[in-house]
Amino acid sequence: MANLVLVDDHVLLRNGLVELVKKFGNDVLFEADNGKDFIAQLKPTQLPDVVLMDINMPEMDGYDTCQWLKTNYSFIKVLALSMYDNESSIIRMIKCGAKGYILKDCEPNELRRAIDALINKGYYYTDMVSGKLINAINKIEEESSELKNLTKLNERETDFLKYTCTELTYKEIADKMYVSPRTIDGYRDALFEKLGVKTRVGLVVYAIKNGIITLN
Amino acid sequence: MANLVLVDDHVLLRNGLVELVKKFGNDVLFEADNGKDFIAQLKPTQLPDVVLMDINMPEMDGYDTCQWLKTNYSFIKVLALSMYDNESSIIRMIKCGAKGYILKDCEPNELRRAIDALINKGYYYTDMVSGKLINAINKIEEESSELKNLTKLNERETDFLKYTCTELTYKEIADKMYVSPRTIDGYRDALFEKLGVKTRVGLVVYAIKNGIITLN
DNA sequence: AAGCTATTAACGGATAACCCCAAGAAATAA
DNA sequence: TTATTTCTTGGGGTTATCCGTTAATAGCTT
Repeated sequence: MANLVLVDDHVLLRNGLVELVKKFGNDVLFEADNGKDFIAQLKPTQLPDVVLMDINMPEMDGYDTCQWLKTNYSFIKVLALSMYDNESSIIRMIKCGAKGYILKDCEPNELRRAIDALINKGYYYTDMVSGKLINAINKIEEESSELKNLTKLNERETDFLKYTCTELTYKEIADKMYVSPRTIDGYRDALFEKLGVKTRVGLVVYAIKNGIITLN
Repeated sequence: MANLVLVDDHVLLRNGLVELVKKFGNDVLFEADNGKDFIAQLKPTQLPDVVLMDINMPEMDGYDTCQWLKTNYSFIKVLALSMYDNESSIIRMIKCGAKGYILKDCEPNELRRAIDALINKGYYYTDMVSGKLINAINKIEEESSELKNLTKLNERETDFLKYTCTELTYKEIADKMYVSPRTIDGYRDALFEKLGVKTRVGLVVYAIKNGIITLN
């Protein structure tokens, strides 16, 4: 039916998906561990119709890879595969050009439907995704804090966010990052604003949901 | 080679695993979404050799299901499948009778080796697992806070832990739980002790790693 | 050069989080 | 019954977090 590529660092799941989509009648051109690996393996002479793409991956994540595809091979359709259905991930992935977004704990039949839809209609949006989109639009209307939400965090902020998920105090984090505690106040407040949270706990939950930190 | 059962609420992964283990030459008797579903489907006339069991599941988790198997069908071997390699999960699962513990992002070959080992040797412990065990033993020697770590949290504590992962203050949590803020202090300190953490952030990270809260 | 923006940094204060000590009540074990 | 553990609540105090306001420095734009 269709030529697929699977990009996911989660090998067991990826392997399982391969078997599954083959059973649906698709061909799998190759598999990749992450975005970099994917780009390295991609041959311009044999391009896939659809790429099943994980979001949180090491080296190069789903957002960047999707963006790269949008720029270089805009006709290749990306089906985003995510653990979570949080609004900002969905919006961001769609902005990066994904044509569909499904959860990793969905039913196999939904995966099948999604792939079929991408091939035939060019997109696959569930009610869940549409709902989040409508939600986000409303937010944009009234103040657009959600746009900042999509802003990629800079390196200092990402570093800070990682420390935030530890039991270090902000003062200790300041020492580790070689800046004043006041600066840390600034990083924190900037992230509160960007991510739409109000407390350190909010930052931690955001960081985990969005794969900023690896839970190991 | 062996008769298997897969228990995991993560349908896509589970389906993939089914294909994979079949390719290894095993038979899959049935699949289940969680512990309750598993027990309901289990037929005493046709018991599996090995059960591939997820840990964090709704309704009835891997710990309880493994414990139940240990009590009722101690000859059935459990291979624990987990997202994380945190010490307390490994120890607790082994105390519940699991004969092996592998990560969900391992290579398919390791899954194969693990199943083979369970059938032939009766167990499969990687260096990672052994390492954590040795680590834990040392801790037990010197004060045994790790034992309390394995203590199952009571309902109030679990409820509290869920609220802890929100942006509510402790005072607000007290209101929601209809207890005094002092009681909340008590819950918090008890969990600090049991889980071996020192701050609210520590609680949040623990809760997420151990599937106390669902990240959705 | 004047203006803009990002980064780092500071003061002061309000609230929340953390922690020690203690004690009554209720459930459980001896 | 008595003893022990568990759950609940309190007083009082230290540290950490959160927040409004302000500003120096450096790089970039017009």
